[in-house]
Amino acid sequence: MQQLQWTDERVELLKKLWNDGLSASQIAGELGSVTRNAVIGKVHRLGLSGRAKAPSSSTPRPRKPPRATPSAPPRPSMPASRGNLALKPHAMPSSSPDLDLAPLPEIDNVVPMGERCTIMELKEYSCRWPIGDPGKEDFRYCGARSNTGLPYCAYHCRIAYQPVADRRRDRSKTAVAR
DNA sequence: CCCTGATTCGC
DNA sequence: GCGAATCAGG
Repeated sequence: MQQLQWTDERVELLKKLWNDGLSASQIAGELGSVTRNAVIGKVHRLGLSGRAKAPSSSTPRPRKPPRATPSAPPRPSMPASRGNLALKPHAMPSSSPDLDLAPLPEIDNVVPMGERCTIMELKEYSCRWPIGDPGKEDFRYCGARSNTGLPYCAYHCRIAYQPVADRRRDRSKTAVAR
């Protein structure tokens, strides 16, 4: 396993995303395995910062007060949230609050792990069904192959285009099953 | 609180 | 050079 370096590819992607106006944390999420601090640090080192800087906020920071002693740091050794961007239950796009729809079968919420991808990894044929919260670092798209020309894979097409009435009917069917 | 980028500095 | 910790804002 390599030390994770700023390879040319990653730097280029960083530049592109930064110039596209994505936030540092967003970029970090796309790159993976880096924090937004790392992204920001790299951005500055590359000298492509200063993307809209409030002149009033040009704070002449008063130097460093003696930072916490690193001698006996009660560090948990890991910054916690990061690294394992796997298994998250499928977060459905929220429908109208007053809509009382049948919950989708649980197995249907499972997206093949290997298929998920970031926005940068989307191909023309990739399913664009969102997984997780946009804006969060672990946000992904389904990414499964869709040969139908539709923006979703076969399964998510079923969800996306299933008439509301059908889902209502499904609900009553299961709820009143007695 | 959440988030943003900016800065400093130990490594 | 890298990035965590920290800061200053929105």
